[in-house]
Amino acid sequence: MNGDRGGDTDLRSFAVKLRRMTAEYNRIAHEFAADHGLHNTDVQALIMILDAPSPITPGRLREELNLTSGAITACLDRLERAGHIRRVRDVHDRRVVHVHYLDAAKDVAAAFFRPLARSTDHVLRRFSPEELRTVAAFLDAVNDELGVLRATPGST
Amino acid sequence: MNGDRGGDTDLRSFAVKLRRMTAEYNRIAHEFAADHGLHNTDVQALIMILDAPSPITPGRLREELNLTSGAITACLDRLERAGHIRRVRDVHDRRVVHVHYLDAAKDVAAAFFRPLARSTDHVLRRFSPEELRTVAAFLDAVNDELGVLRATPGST
DNA sequence: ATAAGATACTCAATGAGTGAGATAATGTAG
DNA sequence: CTACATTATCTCACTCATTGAGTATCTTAT
Repeated sequence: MNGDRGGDTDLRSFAVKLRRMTAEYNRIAHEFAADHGLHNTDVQALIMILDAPSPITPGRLREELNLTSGAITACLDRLERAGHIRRVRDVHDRRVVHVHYLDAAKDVAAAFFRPLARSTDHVLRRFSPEELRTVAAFLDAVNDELGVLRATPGST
Repeated sequence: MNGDRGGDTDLRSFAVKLRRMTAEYNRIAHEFAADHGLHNTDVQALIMILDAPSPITPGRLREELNLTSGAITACLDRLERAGHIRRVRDVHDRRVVHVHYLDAAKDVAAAFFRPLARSTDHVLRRFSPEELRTVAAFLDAVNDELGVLRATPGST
């Protein structure tokens, strides 16, 4: 309405776009979870487990997913019962558990990500390498900022 | 590994960036919900209610959040009880309900979005108007594709 | 040894979500 | 105007994920 010079590039419109994106993503994840007899949390956990560079621990999962220890144990129980993961005790520190994913988890993740990857691919094709570098820089910047945000105490 | 000419702009890295973004966003939302005595679903619903151009109906919320009618009713009950929204029967079609938000909802939303908006703003400042147009186009494209994805039957 | 701290698990209680069905308003025939 | 189908929301009994306090096991420091 005012201050909109040329494009759809003001703060509000970006916020809406980003919000809409996460909403769509969540909906898809939720739908997928239901289709595969999993729960939201299980899918989230599975993604964290698969994305982690080295086998993750229940404690770290607890932090990442922002759940209580009981919920994590239950979640891992479900995933283990369904054959997606396996718990392995650390050799050196026998208090800690490492979560290893099995083939079933990879299959599920592949099924989840294939359509998403296809969509992403369609989008990427439409942009030049230079434009994509710009977008990549933007996404990195957003991720950095959001990362800072969660570290901040909060404003209440 | 192959075909990576120049930047961090291949399919996989974009998928990871987008995933990480939604994960961060969800974590923040979850944290915020807990701090304010709300639930994930309530926050999601509140955002949908506030983002809707005209008062939304429980039915559309059901579609957007991918929940059952019972869950939506319960969610709206909670939000109404907490003084965030009010249900208003449509005059012409008295079956439908319109969800109006009250000041309390706006306050909560403002508290939620202020830090996010600040973060977004920090990011936006670092890019030129032309770059931002590119990014906006990219986000729109992603949103369109994701929208298509949810309309598709699914692959199971 | 002993104490203190960390990591994961157990379990009773809570309550969000499900899904079939009720309720009520609207549209459409005959 | 009466019957039937449709749409939109709500009700309610049930399921099961999550909470949160407490327990068990292991590590580290004194």
